[in-house]
Amino acid sequence: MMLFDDVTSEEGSKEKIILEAAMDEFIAEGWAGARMQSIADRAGINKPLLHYYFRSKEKLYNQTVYRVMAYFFGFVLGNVEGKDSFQEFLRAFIDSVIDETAENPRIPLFIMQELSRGGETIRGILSQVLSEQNPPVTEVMRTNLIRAMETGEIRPVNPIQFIMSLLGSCLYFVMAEPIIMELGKQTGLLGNFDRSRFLEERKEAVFTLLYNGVRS
Amino acid sequence: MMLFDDVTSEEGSKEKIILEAAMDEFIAEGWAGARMQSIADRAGINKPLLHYYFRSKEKLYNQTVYRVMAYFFGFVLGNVEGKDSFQEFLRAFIDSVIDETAENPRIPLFIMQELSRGGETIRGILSQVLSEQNPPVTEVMRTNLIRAMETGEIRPVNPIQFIMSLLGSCLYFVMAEPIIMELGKQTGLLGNFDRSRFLEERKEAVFTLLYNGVRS
DNA sequence: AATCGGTTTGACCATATGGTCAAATATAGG
DNA sequence: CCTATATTTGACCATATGGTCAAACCGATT
Repeated sequence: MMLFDDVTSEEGSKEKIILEAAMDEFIAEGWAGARMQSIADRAGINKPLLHYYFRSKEKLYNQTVYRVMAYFFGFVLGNVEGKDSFQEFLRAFIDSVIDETAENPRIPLFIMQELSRGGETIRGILSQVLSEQNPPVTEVMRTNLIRAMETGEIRPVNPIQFIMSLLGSCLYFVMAEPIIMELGKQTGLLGNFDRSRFLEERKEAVFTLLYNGVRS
Repeated sequence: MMLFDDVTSEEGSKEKIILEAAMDEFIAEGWAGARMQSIADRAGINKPLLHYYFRSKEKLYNQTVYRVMAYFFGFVLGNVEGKDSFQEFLRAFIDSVIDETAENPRIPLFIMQELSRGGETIRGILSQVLSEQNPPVTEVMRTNLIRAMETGEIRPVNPIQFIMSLLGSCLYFVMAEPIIMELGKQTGLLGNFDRSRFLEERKEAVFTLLYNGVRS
C-alpha cells in the first residue's frame, strides 16, 4: 500500500511493515474477510509476532482504519491551497480527488462499507479523525463556496448539497469501476479502454458539468 | 428486505423466506461476514434445512447476488418511460434512484464492494443480469441524451461521463450517509436532521445542478 | 562469560463455522 | 391403514481461525 511514508508514530520498520500489510489485507477483504495469518504472510512474519506487536485483530484493525481515514480525509487539503477563483479551486479539488482515488481505488469503498456495517468503535474513529483536521476539508470547501457566492462567481447553492454532488461525481468511477467495465464491454461504448486517458477525460467532464451547473 | 414480491422462480414460501433472509444477511455482512446459522435463524429454520434447499453457502450467495443485481439495475426503467423532454426524464430518473436507494441504502455499496472483491463468478452474474435487461438502462439513458442533444435541449456531452456524474450524485448520499451524519454532527451544518425532508432537497439540488450543467 | 530485556518461534488450545448423515416426521396417494 | 416421497432435525465432523505460552534466540551491557 505504501500510503504513509511520512512519520506516523512508529518510525521503526517492523510496526510499519505490519501496518502496511494489514492495510492491504483489510482493504481487500474487509474486517470479516481479513485473516491474521494472511497479514502475517504479507508482512513476512508469523502469527504470534503479529499478536506481539498488536495485541488483537481488533486493535490492528482500529489502527488501520484510523490511518486510512486520516489519509483519505486529508490528502485533498494540500492541493487546493492558494486558489483564488472558485474555478481554479474546483479544478484543483477534482484533479486531486480523482488522481488520488484512481491510485487507491478500494479506499473509498472500504471506508463507506465498514462505516455502514460497523458499530460505535469505527464511528468513534471517524469522529476523531475529523476532529483532528485543521482546517477540516469541509470547512475549506464551504468557505470557498460562500466566497464565490458573495463575489457573484456562482449562483446561490446549498454547500452540503454541492459537496455531495461533487464527491459523488469524483468517486463514482473508481467505486463502480467493475460495473462500468462490464457495461462498457457489453455495450461497446468504451471501445479499447485506456484508463489514464479516461481519467483525464473524466476530470474535464466533471469540472465542466459542475462549473456550468453553478456559475452565474 | 421484501424486494421480490413478484414471481421470481420460486413461488412457494420456503425458498422465498430463505432467500429474503439470505439477502438481509449477505447485504448486511458481506460474503465473508455472513453466517449460515444466522441466515437460518432469520428464516426461522435450522442449518441442515438451509443446505437441503440451497446446497452450499456459495450457491445461496450466487442466487442472492443475482436477485439483488437484477433488482438494482432494473427498478429505474418503469419510472422513466414516456417522458418527452430531457428535463422530465432527468427529473424522473433522479427521483426514482434516490427514492429507491433511500429505502434500501445498503444495496449499492453491497454490489460495488462484492464486485471489486469477488472473482469471475460474481462478474459473470453481473454480465448475465445486464444482458437480460431489455432495454438496458444504459441504452435508455443514452438514447434520451442523444435525442436531447439533437433537439438542442442540451449541449453536447459525453453520455458515459454524464451518466457517471448523475449516478454518483444520486447514490453518494446513501452510500456515505454515516460519514455525512458525522460531519453534520461535528460541524453543526445539518441542524436537526430530517431525513425525508433532506432527500427531497437532495433531489431538487441534483436536478438543478445537473440540468444547469448541461442545458444549452 | 553471565545476564537481562526485547524479539521470534513451534506447538498448542478453544471456538466457530460450513457441511453431512441417518433417523424421525410429516404429507400425499393408493 | 400402508407406503412412498418430501421435509425436518439432532448429533456429529473436519477444518479454519483468533489467540496463547513457554521455550529459544539475539544483541547489548557489565
